[in-house]
Amino acid sequence: MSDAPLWTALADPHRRAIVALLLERPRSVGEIVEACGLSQPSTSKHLKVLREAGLVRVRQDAQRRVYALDPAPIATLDAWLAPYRALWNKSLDTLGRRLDETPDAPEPPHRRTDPP
Amino acid sequence: MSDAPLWTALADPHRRAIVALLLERPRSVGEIVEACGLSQPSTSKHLKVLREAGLVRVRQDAQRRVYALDPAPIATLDAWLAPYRALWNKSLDTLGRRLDETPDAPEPPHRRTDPP
DNA sequence: CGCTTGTATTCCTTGACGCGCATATAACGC
DNA sequence: GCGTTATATGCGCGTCAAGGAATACAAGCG
Repeated sequence: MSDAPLWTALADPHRRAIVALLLERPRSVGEIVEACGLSQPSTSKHLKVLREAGLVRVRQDAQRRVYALDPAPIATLDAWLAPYRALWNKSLDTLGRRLDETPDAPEPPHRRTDPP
Repeated sequence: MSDAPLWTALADPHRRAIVALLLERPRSVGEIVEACGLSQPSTSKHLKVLREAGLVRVRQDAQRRVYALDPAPIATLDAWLAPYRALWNKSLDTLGRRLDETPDAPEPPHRRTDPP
């Protein structure tokens, strides 16, 4: 499973906050420092973890480094989540549909787990 | 943000393996021990973390305790992922524009101001 | 050239986490 | 009741990651 750094990167709430910040728009390190209330070295270290996990990309603009989200790992997470979505569909069948249709694998039909 | 235990629970690869096992079918602790190769106390502790994160629920069957996935946190994860999925779709749409023109930071050569 | 701004990295300490061991608790069969 | 099976918990130890202070590196500006 090569997405281990992805999970460990998202395990930290500060890093999830950074990712949520970058979801709105790309930001420089200074903006992230001010928005998250962390120290600058801590922020840089968290950004390094996010960078090595492939979650963010950096663009150099003069002295500043502007970080932006990389959408690719989102697809990885979504792929991991896909099998569980089937379970959740089965459970919430009475609530109707949800707003997401991924034309992906053919829907595994009503598979009853026969208890041993 | 009450889904912090959810992320920390899924941060561990052993716990993700347990969750993947329970995706196939509910299993007792002994089955999980044998399948994951972990010791029984470690497995019980991981199951406790998963239980407190709401990821699994336990059904008592004689002396055995059969663990099964709870589909609710999957919906939580999916809800967290939803905004990023929008970004992912958007980036597929505007592929080849200004986002793509910077592959990465081209490694600048170790250049010093070297007066002759 | 210094100087200032912006960011990354290193050292160190502390706290949390995981594992193995032993033990406690609970339910079944006799 | 007793013993056995099945699971949970407490303890000690090693490891790893996060945070802070100081510092190093890089880029613009005077």
